[in-house]
Amino acid sequence: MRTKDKILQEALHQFNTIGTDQVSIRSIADAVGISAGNLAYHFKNTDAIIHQLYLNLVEALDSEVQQIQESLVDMQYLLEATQRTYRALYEYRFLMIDFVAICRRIPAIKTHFSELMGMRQQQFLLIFKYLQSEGWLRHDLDEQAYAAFAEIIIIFSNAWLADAVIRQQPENAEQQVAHYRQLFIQLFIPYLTQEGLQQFQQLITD
Amino acid sequence: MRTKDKILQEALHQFNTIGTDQVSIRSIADAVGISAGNLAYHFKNTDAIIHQLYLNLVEALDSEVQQIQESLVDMQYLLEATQRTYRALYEYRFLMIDFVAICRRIPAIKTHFSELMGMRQQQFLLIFKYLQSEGWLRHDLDEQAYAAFAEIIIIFSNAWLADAVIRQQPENAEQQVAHYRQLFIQLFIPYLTQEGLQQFQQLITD
DNA sequence: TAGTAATTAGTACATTTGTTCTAAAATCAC
DNA sequence: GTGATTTTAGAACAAATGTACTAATTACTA
Repeated sequence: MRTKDKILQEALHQFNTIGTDQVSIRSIADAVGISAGNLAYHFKNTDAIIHQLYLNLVEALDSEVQQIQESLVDMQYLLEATQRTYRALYEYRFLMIDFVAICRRIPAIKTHFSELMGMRQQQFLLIFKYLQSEGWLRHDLDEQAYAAFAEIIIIFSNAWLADAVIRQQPENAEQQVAHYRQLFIQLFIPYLTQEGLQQFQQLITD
Repeated sequence: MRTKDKILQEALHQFNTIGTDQVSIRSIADAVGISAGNLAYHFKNTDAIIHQLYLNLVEALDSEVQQIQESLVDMQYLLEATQRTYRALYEYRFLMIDFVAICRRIPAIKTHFSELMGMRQQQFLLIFKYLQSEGWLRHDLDEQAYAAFAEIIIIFSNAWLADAVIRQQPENAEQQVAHYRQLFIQLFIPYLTQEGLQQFQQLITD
């Protein structure tokens, strides 16, 4: 494995474990078994490492996002995409957990993420429209309600990782992801029609 | 104003503005106009200040919590209590925004908050039961669904302040609080019965 | 193989931070 | 007013961190 990748791997591990503010180029260099000077050759500072890891996450998420844009998704795809997205978020969980501090340190991340969330919100609105046209989402709620719902979904999706640290006992990754994916599903339940509910429950039991 | 209060006031301001990790006893002392040695006399370190501010927030929230425990609340009280609670959270927003980092630094806060959230979850379940008995909340969703809903409410309530920093343009406090209180209300909408919806809309338009 | 570029280790320096200590000054109790 | 207590300023110290620089080593290329 290239030194650069070793650094990224160890940095990701330390960020996830002890938090961004406790990690220094020396702590990473020591763990990898290289000198701090060498690390500085690859990454000028920890901010550069964080930025690279952020780009890695975005790349992982982008593949999902593009598929959604290209074709209108059914509910099954939505659930599967959420599973994959949440796993990726978990892998890079320090980014969501320390996000405000990171945005303060690296404004480029804030700008990019802000735009990304704007796009996702629009995507969810399209998905809602499609699910409504199929008769799976309720028609008795107005557009404003669904706009708010999209916002709520985004807030939840950005927040569950921090919640896991604060409120949950430490469990393994799969359990954590499964728990919050279940809550994500629960967000949709009260918006579903009878027909949508049946479709949903069939998918979940699979 | 006592020096101790001046310190707390300035510390709160700096924490909210630039984040916990950028604040030192010296930055606070300089702003207050006292020596670092004097500040250390009142608070051993920044963690001690954070802990005190956390206790202040908890005290502000406790008055709400106790009222809920003593008497079963109606929907109007729920909305008003949310308004007051969200304002208090906004005042001490750095606590929610940097919560994971703070919990790592001060384990006592994590323990206390974890218990507090457990209590709040139980309270919401009681409130749901009451609202159901009044015919305002839907009966066609099972207990598990409402347990998940309570969890979602808590996650949202802890997350909106970070979301405001990340996604929103900087606005004034009242606008921010109003926006997220609106989203809080939207969380309830799809769970309401026809009757509950009418009650709700009447309250909101007031 | 010779030479060039990439990689690595090690060192040094300025800055910041928490922490501790001392002594002066202010306040309070009697 | 006097003595004790509280409050304050200031200095000093160790530890950690980002940063920059040098020289040695390795890898690559022609």
